[in-house]
Amino acid sequence: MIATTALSSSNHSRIQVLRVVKNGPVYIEGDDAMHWYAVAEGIVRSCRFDADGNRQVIGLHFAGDVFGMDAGVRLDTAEAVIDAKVWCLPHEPDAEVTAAHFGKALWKALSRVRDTQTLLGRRSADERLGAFLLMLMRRTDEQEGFDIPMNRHDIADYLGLCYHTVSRTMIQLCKEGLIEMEGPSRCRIIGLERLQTLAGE
Amino acid sequence: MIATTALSSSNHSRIQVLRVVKNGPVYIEGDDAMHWYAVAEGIVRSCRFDADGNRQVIGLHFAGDVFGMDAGVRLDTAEAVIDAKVWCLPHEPDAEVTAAHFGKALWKALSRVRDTQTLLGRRSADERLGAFLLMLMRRTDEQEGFDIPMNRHDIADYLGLCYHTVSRTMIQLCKEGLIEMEGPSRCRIIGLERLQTLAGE
DNA sequence: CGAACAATTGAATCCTTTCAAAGGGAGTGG
DNA sequence: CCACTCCCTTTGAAAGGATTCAATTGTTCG
Repeated sequence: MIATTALSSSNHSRIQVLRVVKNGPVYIEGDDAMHWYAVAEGIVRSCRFDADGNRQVIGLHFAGDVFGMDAGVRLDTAEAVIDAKVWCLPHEPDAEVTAAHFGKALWKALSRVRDTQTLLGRRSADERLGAFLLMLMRRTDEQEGFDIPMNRHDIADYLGLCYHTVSRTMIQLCKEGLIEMEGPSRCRIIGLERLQTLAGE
Repeated sequence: MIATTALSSSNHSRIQVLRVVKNGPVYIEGDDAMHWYAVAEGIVRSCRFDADGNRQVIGLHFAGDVFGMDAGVRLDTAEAVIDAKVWCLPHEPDAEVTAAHFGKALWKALSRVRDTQTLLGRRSADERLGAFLLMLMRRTDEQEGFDIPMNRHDIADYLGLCYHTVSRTMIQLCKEGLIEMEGPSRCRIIGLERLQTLAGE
């Protein structure tokens, strides 16, 4: 169950490539923040654990996304949702060159986090799930349906729900003709406009 | 009810000072993003409105906080929670110098937004309110209690609750001896440790 | 096949929201 | 100074929705 992570250096100076198996850690809360990261392939989640051991997924990072922009100590844990390849970006916390280099990445990350927040504020389960599925569809830009590359538990922890509710709501969306499922992880959006309305777009 | 905003230039080049009365707008969703802002005095909220007209406060900005880091078009609306003074920071979206200058501000904003997110993910009303009060206490760093500088409605929209629940939960925290209230807006934390436990710290 | 994990389903409980109404304080005008 | 209004807060009761607990079904993989 522990992930094996293979490290290999690329031809770019100081940029390393890290391969992380499904559910394996990229870094762990409390670690020294040696690098920032960018997703090359796969999906990475950032999460925190509260006193009761409940996990909260505070971010999902897809190919192209930069994550782990901590200074000093890691405030969250990053794990691969599916097998992933990430770039390790060296950074000197106070160097202006770093800020210049990553300013845009920071800005993008900020935008994404704010969108995530919109998912969580006084919204019902179907609204959250609708917005989530739309986001997934767009991130994977497949036309003929798309895979949901994580289990119900992951989705629940991301949307602030319990996984039973995710399951029930998913089925409800099917019954209402908004989506179609082929197995638990293959999804196709039927009623795009209605789903967008539901998600508040 | 419309805010009057007085503009005056400071002795710093290109930095302007904006005064905004309580509930007055700093900028509005859809505006061109001409500046970034920093709070000099007072409190500013960033919010979005969904199709039903429900407001969601996605951020509270206190003295020293930078906000409004949009590029292009405003994706949210910023309003003064109480009378506020803000600095208008010019920025050129793609200039590296800007990124270097504001990289740290972006990073701080990112940290704050992630903390806000932690408030919202599958947490009960008392946990959210507990964390909120602790945050307020720290931001105002008064020892002998502190003012809650916004009404129940603002708090509710920030915590993703309805204002009735905020009211009820506040009273419940009093009954449990975690806090003391003098009127609706003056608060003192009695059981700091228990409140921290409740808030998941 | 058995084991472990993931997803679904059912029933009961708990919490928050919703709807409705009553207090309470600040400010205005007579 | 009092009556009145407005807004914010509190309170009550009912309804709705998500969670919790418990159990079943389905899948994957040794």
